[in-house]
Amino acid sequence: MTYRTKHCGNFDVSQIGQAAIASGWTARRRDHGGLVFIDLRDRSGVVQLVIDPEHAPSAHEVAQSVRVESVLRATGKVVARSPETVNTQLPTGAIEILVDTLEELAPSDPLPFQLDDQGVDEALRVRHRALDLRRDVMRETQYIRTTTTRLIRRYLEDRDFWELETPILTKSTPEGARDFVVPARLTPGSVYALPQSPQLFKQLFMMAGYERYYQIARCFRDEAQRADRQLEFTQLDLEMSFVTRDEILDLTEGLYCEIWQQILGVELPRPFPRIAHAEAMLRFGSDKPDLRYGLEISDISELVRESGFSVFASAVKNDGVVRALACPGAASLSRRELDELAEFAKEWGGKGLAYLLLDAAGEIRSPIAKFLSEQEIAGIVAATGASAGDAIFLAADSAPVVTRVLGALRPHLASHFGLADPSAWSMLFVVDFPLFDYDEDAQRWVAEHHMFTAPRAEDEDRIESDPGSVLSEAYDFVINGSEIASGSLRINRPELQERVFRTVGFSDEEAEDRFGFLLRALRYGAPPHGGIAPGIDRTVMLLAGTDSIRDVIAFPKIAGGFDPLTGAPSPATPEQWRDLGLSIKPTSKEPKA
RNA sequence: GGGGGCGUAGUUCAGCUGGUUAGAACGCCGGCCUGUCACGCCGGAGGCCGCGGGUUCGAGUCCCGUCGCUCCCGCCA
Repeated sequence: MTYRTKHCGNFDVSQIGQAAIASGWTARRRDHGGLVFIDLRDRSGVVQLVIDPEHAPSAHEVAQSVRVESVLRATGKVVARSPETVNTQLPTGAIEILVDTLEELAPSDPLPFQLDDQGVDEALRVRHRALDLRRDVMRETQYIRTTTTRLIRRYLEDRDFWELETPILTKSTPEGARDFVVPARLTPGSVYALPQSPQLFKQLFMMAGYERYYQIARCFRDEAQRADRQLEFTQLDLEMSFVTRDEILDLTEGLYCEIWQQILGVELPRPFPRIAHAEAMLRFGSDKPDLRYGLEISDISELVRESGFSVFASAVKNDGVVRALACPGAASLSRRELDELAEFAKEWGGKGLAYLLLDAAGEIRSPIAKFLSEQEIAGIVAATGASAGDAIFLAADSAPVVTRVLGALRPHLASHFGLADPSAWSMLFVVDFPLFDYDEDAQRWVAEHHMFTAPRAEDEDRIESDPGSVLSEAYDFVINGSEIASGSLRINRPELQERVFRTVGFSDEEAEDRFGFLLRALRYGAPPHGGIAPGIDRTVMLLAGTDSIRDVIAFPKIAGGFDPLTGAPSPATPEQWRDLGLSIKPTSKEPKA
């Protein structure tokens, strides 16, 4: 007994006349009363079974009653289809299997949803995920996923990386995302934390002298989910010793070129652009700009310093800025659409959004034109590179507000006007991030990337005197306006690490308590090292062309961190509460009065 | 934590300014059909209109609350 001589999608004209055995799922059944056709599917594809009542009466009996998605085993032989019945849409469409025997290995109940239905509720899809994953698009996505991780392993193994593991039960970290915690039964009242990333462990591997480490690592963050964020997600975590920033970026670039070439057949132009953080913020209002379209921001503060338009002039006088971007074709926007854009700007913290429309003749139409001199208008048009039919949008405020408003406006306009070429790829590295960021709420400095990131050597002496001016050895990898990876060179000397801890407000005692294990390791000779961690889920999203992370994760959570498949999370049993030494039993959700 | 959208048959949706018995497509069940490939044709079953309250002579439709899904802001070093 054997289940198959070939997988369904692999039958072809070379086997015509040969005996065939195929097993798989009933994708479709077409019953003509006499002949019955069954499209039999496995992960390789589909092949048509023909069941002829005169040729195989007992198989025909079975075929008449099988429901879609039932599992079948068919024996017979491969036959050529007559020319008029060849299906050119199907890879196996030149042949079919003339069935001798047909066995229903496992019948299927009527389905909760059709596999070709579009837009089925996600809770229902996840609840029946084994069915949902049978859909072609889901199988193709998971195949992209396994191909991606295979290419990653091959690429890194070829470069002498070691794939090593790090703990899942680890220590809670004081900054960053909220930790998932696991009560420690053997130490009542204490918790393990699930790792937000293997960051410190991979640094310890470097201090151990292992030189090159990687891991396809699961990471956990107990924060709100988004279209591109899950409670648990997967990163390619890698770290290298005696390495420079550009060596890490080159390695990353090479890996992504390989993945894009192998999976999409796309040759990405190298090198990927490397843009300083400050420049990215100025030109694109974002630390993850999408370069598939222009809409570049220009600073026109000096042009309007003495302007008759007081909104602009006073913004500049108050140490603010005026910046503008030109949007091709936007002169056709209606008054109402322009008002909506002003509303959009307000949602992002702006006071409004001024505009100049250049009609087809190149004449300016704008409610603010009468306040501006011809020279100012000409200067603005020149600075933004606007031409006939374009609209120029201008924002005046403090630099952070203007950056935020125009940074949000840019992708908004690109999306509205379809400016991004759907077949184009924008890969770039943003480098020279600030080391610290001032947290207004907490009234203290916090690490922009994380506390283990090295400052640039030339900025090191300003850590205490002027933290805000210190640039770091951190970098991001950005594809199509989406942050795909973050990384940095790390601190490798304990006294420097202690200075950074002090700057973000840790006493030496706190630092020792939280990160004593790191400082301990640093004291015995840590090599210069650094790494990067690309998100696997987001990478597969781009490769598969989906906007939802749930489409690339086989078993995702939905709203509220709920898993409709297993019903997790589920209430702890009384025995579990007792084992944990917890006397108070919290309820998962208080009914509101 | 906050805001927007959605919630009607197994599924995806329609149902207008409140008004008889809530519809369509696909699926399901029964029948017919020997070259289909989204097979076709005929017939049928299937609904707490998410849930609770309110307004009204009358609510799928309007109001309030609530629950669920989804997108966004906060958050995510």
